[in-house]
Amino acid sequence: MPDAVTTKQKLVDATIEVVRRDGIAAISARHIASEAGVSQGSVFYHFESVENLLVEAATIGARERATTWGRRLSHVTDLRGLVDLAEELHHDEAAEGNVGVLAQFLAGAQTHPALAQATGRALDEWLDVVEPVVASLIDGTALDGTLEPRALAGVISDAFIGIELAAATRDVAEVTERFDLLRDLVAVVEVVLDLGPVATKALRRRLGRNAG
Amino acid sequence: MPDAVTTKQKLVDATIEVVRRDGIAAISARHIASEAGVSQGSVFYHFESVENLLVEAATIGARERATTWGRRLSHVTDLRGLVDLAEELHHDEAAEGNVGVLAQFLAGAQTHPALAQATGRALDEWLDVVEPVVASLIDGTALDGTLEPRALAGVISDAFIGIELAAATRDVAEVTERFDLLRDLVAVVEVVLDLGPVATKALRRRLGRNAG
DNA sequence: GTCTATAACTCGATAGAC
DNA sequence: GTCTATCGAGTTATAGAC
Repeated sequence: MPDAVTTKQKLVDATIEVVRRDGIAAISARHIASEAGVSQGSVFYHFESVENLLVEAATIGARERATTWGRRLSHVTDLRGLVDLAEELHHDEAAEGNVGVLAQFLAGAQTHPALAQATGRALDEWLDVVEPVVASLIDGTALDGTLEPRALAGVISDAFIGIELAAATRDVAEVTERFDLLRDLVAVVEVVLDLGPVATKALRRRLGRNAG
Repeated sequence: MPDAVTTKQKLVDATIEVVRRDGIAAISARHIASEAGVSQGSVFYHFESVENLLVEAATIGARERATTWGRRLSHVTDLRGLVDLAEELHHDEAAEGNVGVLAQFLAGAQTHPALAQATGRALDEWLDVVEPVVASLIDGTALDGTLEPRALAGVISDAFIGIELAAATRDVAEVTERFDLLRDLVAVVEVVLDLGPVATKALRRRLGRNAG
């Protein structure tokens, strides 16, 4: 079945759309089926339960976004550019409601083990995209070998998620203020990146462990 | 009515407990009333709607936590101590499920304006506690006057929220890895804090704006 | 594989007894 | 102020026609 959008695919797409528009609490087989333009019973034929469909949608939706964002991420060449891209993503994705989708899935993950597993795998795929970019940004600098790239990518991603979720409770000026401060913080870190050999040695002594 | 826990109070407490244990999607007048040991009709007598009760619970619950954490926060004397306390809070609150409660409210805030407003006010009260601590940590250092304390407190709080929410999808080792990296990052920033006058001037030039 | 129909249940909110 | 009883709507999941 190469062509024609299958009912199964329609249901996955509709699930993401309903979560985006109405939140995870509004999820029901009827809502999803109505959005997809198919029968309510087809949810249970294809996925056995609403929960399974939700897990499937979380996995596929996150993968699509990691692919889209990954293309733009690969063009980032410095820390400042990373914050700029984060702010762009904030504006684009907030407008489309995608940030809310992740928030909904994370909320579901707090009390729903299967969804937690799926969301965790989705975040890992996102980290696979962020990690090489972060690694390239500290490569050859004073921080090279002192910070684990994957853990650093994890902290950066988590921080972005936190800012995005809390943004739903704030006005535009406050969110702009957050990104402005991140740019200031990046400037502080860049001072360290440009450190000379003597100061670099002092930094690595301070970190007190494997300096590569 | 000074003594005796009122039905209204019981309902607020029970709401937080149900959100904690079962998530915001599981909230219903019946569940809450059952948890509180009162009738389902009393929800509507006291709050008119489940939504209003949820907003009230979000406000009060956050205030209680800001008070508790604020006491411990005031004893923090350096950035490293701030990360250590964050990790302590992670362990204590994760065990009690309080982190999940905030996640649930933030998720509800994405699609529920009234809850967004209440959650935003709750986060502001938390910032009132964090801001003076952050301000005291950069006071007199090279960063003094370069970073807005409230915005910095906001970014730190948001980052913590992001790490906490995502923690629900990760194993213990990965979460520990996040806090370890934060400690490394703090060490990097501390290098800048101890910068001499010449380097401080270069930093302020780089930030390119109001240096106090 | 997709549909309609339906069983068994829970929901918010109200009415009215006490 | 708190209770029980109830209505109408929405929910998951299944049964069975096509």
